[in-house]
This record gives sequence, structure tokens and C-alpha cells, in this order.
Amino acid sequence: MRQAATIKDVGQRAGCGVATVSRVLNNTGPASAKMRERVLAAADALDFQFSEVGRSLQSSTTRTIGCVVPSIENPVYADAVQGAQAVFVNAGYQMLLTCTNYSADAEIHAVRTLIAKQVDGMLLTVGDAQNSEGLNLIRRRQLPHSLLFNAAPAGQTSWSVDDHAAAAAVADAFAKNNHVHTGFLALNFLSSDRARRRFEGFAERCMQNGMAPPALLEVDDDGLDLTAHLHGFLEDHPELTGIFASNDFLAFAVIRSARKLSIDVPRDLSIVGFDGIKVGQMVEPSLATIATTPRVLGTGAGKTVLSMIDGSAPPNVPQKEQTFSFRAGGSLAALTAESKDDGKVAAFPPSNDQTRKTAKIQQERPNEI
Amino acid sequence: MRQAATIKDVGQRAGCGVATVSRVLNNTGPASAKMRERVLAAADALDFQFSEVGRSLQSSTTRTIGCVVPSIENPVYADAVQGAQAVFVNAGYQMLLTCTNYSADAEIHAVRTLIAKQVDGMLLTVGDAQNSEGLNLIRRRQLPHSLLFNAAPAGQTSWSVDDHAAAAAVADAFAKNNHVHTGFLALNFLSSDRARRRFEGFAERCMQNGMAPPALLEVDDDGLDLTAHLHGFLEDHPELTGIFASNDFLAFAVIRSARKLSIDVPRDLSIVGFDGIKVGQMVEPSLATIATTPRVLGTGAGKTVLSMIDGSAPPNVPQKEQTFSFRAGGSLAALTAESKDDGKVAAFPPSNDQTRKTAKIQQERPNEI
DNA sequence: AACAAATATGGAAACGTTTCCATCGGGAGG
DNA sequence: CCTCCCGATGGAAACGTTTCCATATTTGTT
Repeated sequence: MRQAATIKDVGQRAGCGVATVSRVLNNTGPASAKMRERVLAAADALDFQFSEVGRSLQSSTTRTIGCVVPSIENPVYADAVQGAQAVFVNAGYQMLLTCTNYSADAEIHAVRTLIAKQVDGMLLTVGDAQNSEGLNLIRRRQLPHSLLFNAAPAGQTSWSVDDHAAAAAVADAFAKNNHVHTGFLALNFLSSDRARRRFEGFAERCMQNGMAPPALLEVDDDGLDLTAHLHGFLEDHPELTGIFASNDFLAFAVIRSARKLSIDVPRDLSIVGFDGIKVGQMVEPSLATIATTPRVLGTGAGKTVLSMIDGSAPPNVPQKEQTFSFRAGGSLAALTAESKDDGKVAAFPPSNDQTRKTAKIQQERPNEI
Repeated sequence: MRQAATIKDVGQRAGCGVATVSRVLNNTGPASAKMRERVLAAADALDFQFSEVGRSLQSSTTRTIGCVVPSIENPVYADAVQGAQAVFVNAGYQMLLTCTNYSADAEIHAVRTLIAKQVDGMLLTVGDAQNSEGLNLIRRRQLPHSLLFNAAPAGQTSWSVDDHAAAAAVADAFAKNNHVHTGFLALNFLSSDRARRRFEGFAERCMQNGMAPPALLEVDDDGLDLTAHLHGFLEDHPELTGIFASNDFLAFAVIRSARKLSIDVPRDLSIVGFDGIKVGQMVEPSLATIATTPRVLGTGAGKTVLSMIDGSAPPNVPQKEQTFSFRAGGSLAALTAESKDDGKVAAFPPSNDQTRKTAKIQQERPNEI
């Protein structure tokens, strides 16, 4: 039993040729009743299962789809991946998953390996869709694929959030609440075209709304403690009343750092996130954010790939405007006319002193109950 | 270029046999300088890549490892899976991922498919390790594998949190804070041996600590609104001062529902979670919980499987006691002697009556912010 | 009863590799 | 100059399937 049984073993035990075994077990072609029974019995006795690799070789199809995403620690990707995976199993496909950790090297390496493994299709989120070696390889090979969370280059299908428009909606939300001086906070700004699109959309609409151009704060470390960064940022830009974080985790990190710095959210500083992860609605203050539907995107992209494989009609990608919605939350508050006028001063009114002291103490013993 | 080139095509173009091509491209066996050059050129011109399925058939090895987990929407699994995946790529393996959504059917189906795909090993979190059809199949086939987040049956390796002891630590934390009447909240209680072990460990230690046996609240729907459940639960058990939620999301959901019911956390009700997801430390109040290290478990389990495959020495599994640690947080507060004495009355002092009324009203409009 | 037609069955090729083995050529040592 | 060896090379088998084709067996029709 150590070595798995092959179709040959079954044939031998059933006293017939391999062709017959194949026909019986696959229910393809004719077979007499007794033969059928003998084969079934033999297969059962030997715990026989067809080897997919033998099949793949002969059919030049692997019923496997490759999936490449930056990281599933981010629930946005996790949800999308899980949605796609569900679509795949339903259609009898398995999913080979690779996380690149936002590394272009890992990306191209993953694509190469998946191509060598002869995946029937591919689902991927690349760092930069305009300039991805892996993506080029896939195109050259004409492998069925769909992009996910990347803006589609002309004539390509892609399931993604309209980052540009969504970021513009954030600018509008700030404007509606009388904010003028805002900042944009990004992680992996260089290795992610998504963060860049969000910044562009945000900055553009800020201008259109007559707001100041947003200040850009880029952080590179993955640790969650932004306190020092935030402190420096606010010192450099004392007029800031709101920060747009390029994802919800970053937004949470800012809120926490603000708390440590005795800056009240939203009274002293408003925060808006991006993605709409579910904990955002469970905490106090709730997080104002762009709500997205990663699962929908994942299943859609999965179905697209499958349709390219079997030639069926692809699902319709959602209208750009339907890929997101602004979700109000307690972390974004309106600036009063007064505080709007003199900005920073209003942000730290005298009555705050008590608060600040308490906060300092907490900062020194952060893990205390 | 539509059909990928094979080694035969390369041989033809280079004017040599396939054996030579194989030797040159794999750097195995001798070859003259000119031959080497011609083969390399041909391979390059044809964009040649070896087909892994051909290789797999001949080597009866796929360099693929199967991974079966309930869901990567839970960051605990997501982290573990990503950790394992990183270990695998490093060793030149790819990972086939399947999420079962806590379904036993999906579990056995996934295992079967992965076996048919001839994975070299398997990493899995099953619903019930004592009674898993898939696990039995794997054992019968003597496939290298490791469990993850399941308690190991005798003599088996498993990378998991000591749920029992961790839950006991929660009971201790409640005891230290003078709580006597607690509840245990679980999702998927029936389909997850983890939740059951946590309940047992918790209940046992509660007894040992002279506390009341914990009340069990089981919810089955996946929606995040527990308000109605919580309300009913507290009505049935008015003496409750603390709730142990079997994971952090559930804990957040309880806190949110409590907020809707105008029950202050931690003053009126203490909450402790399980898992230690990172947002828990970013919110206010911070979440008291059992901190775990899913990534460590994932990488460990991954390495274990690899070691079983190549026969090398397996990594040491951590001591049971080192698989978790209690993390204090603002959601767990000490009961004052007074409130401890007369329980319920103190938890809902007269001044709270107003509160309770408000709560009822809010309950009728559960999704309001 | 004999023959046609249909049904059952097995042999063998093909899919893309690796690897064993045989062959072929040439240089060194006698 | 003849052997002996060693490096370079190609042929072919094997891995586990499916499927085409040929053959053998049954059934049905006159």
C-alpha cells in the first residue's frame, strides 16, 4: 500500500487491460456487467485513485489555476482569494497560491513557476500592471488570466476598485466637512500602483474642491507603531486636520498613534481609511472609509478566468462607480467654522490639557489593563 | 508560440537528441561547448520551459503541497497559511490551497482531490482531528503531513495552540479580577474541536477557581450582529459579569452589541477574546485576549512537512505553554468588592435603568450607527 | 443455420520528462 | 600503429493516463 496503485495494477487484478479499466471507471465506452463489477472490486480493493499527473500529461490540462497576490494577511486579498477559490473548486479546479510580499522578484518567480506547472489559468494582483515582467510573460504565452485590484491596461479585463474615483470621494467627504489641509498616508507606495492611484485621485479632487494639495506621508516599515512618524508629520504640517490612510489598518495605526499623542480623533484630527474591513464598524469611533467588496471581485475574477478557459461568456465586470462606496464613520468629523479658520490652535484647545496628561501616562505603560 | 515548446522541439532546433537537451539544461552530465551553446540558443529562441507535469510523471514527485484550512477570512489561518507558503516556496514547493468553510464534506473532498493531484505532502486544519475521514485517508496513504491548530492524536505532530491551557488562563484572569459568573461564546461550536477544547479548559478552571460554571452561548449565524443574542443571553443569566469569546472577532461583535445595548465595557461587562489579532491592540478599549503566534505555527508546520518529505530532522514543536500568552487589555476590568458581592445588582445599578431602556430601543434598529 | 451488425475487449501510441545504456570518436600510452 | 579509455551523444524505456483501432465475442435477422 506504500506505493499507490496504478491503472495497470487494477487491470491485472481484474484480469483485463488498462483500456477497459479506464472505460469502466470513467464511465466512458461500453463494458459488460461482470467486467464492470470485477474492475470496480479491484479498484476498491486497491484503494485506487487516478493519478492526475498522468491525466494531465495526456490531456495537457491540469485543472489548476495559479493565484498570485501580495499578501493574504491583508483581509482584502484574503477575501478575494477565498472567493475565487470557492469558484474554482465548484468548477473542479484547484488553486495554487503564492504570496509575493509586494516583491517584484517574487512576482516574476511565481509566474514562471506557475507556468512551468502548466496551470490552465491565472489570477493575479501585480505590483505595477503597466510594467510587470510576469504579466508580459503570461500575455506572450496567451494564458487565460485576469487581473485583480490592478487597473486594467487597455482592452484587458480586470476586477478592481476604481481607486482614483474612490479617493476622489474621500476628498469630497473631507470637503463636505470643511477640511482644507489634509494628508495622505501610504505604505508600499513605490511597489503598489494602487496606492499611487489613490493618491492621484485624492490630490486631484482636493484641488478641484479648492482644498490645499495633500501632504504625502510615506512609511516603509511594517511595524504598527506610527507614533514617531505621525508626530513628525504633524510638526511639519501643523495645519493638518485630516488624514487619508491608504488602507484601514494604516488608519487604525494612525488612530492609535494619535491616542498616544493625546490627539483626539475625530475632534482634533479626522481619519479616513480605505477597504472597509469589517472591524472598522465594530470599534469606537467607527472608521470612516471606502467600503469595497473584495469577495465579489475575487469571485468575478475567478469566473472570468474560467470563462476564458472554457470559452463561455464572461461575467460582466461591475460599473466603475459600483466598485466602492463611501462609508461614513465616527473618525471623520466636521470642522466648525471657527476651528476651520485657525486650524491648529483649535485642534488643541486648552480644555484638552487634562486629556493629554492622561494619555501620556498610558503611553508609558501601554500594555497595562 | 501558442503551443508551448517541448524538449523535442528544442532538440530538433539544436540538432541533437532530447537526452542532450535535458543534460545541458539541467546541468547534469557532460556536453561539448558548442553543443551547449546551440541548445541554450534553441531553448531561448523557443521560450522553452520544462513541463513540470512531464517531470512529475517521471519522478513521481510534484513539488506541491496541499493545504486545507477552514477559512482564510480568519486572519489566524491567513497568517499561518502565508507563513507556511513562504517556507514552501523557499524550498521550491508550491502550495495548493483549499478552504473548507468548516464543512466536513468539503474537507474530505479536498483531501481526495489533493491526493489525486499527487501532492508530496499536506498541511491541514480539520474540523475534528479525532474523527476525520480525510485524515484517515492521508494516514492510510502514509502521506507526509502535519496538523495545524488541531490537537495531535497520540504520537502525531501537530502545531497548535494549547487551547485547553489557554482557556484556563482566561479563567484565571477572570478570577484574578474577582469575576464569578462568566459566559462562553462560540461560533461553529459543533464543527470545530478547537472551540470545544476552549470551553472545556475554561469550564474546568472556573470550577477549580471556585467560580460558577460558565454559561454557554452558541451562535450559528455568521452575521456580525449579536445584539439580540446578547440581550437574550444576559436576560437568561443576569448575574454575568464577563464573557469569554472563542475568537477576537466574536469579542469585537460582543463589544459592539454591548455598546448598542448601552452596556459599558468593561465597567458593566468584561470581555476576553482569543487569538490576539493585531487590531485588538489598536482600538479603545483594547481587547484582552489570548495572544497566539499563527505565523510561527504555520512556518513550523510547513517545515515539519518538508522534513518528513526529505527525511531531515523535523523542527521542534514549541512547548505547550509557549504557544500562547494572556494579553491584558482594557476590555477586562476588575470587579470591585461591592459589585462582586451582589453581582447582578452591581452590574446594573439603578442609575442604569435609563440605559436599559435606551438599549431596547436601539435593539429594534440594530444596524444603526 | 449462416451472416451482418453491434457490442466487448485489448494493444499500442501519445503526452514530456529523465536516465540507463550503447555507440562513436579521438587522444594517450604502449 | 594498435589498444584502451574517456568524453560526447543519441536511442529507448519508463512514469500513468486516454483513446484510436483492430480483433473477438455476442446478438439479431434472414
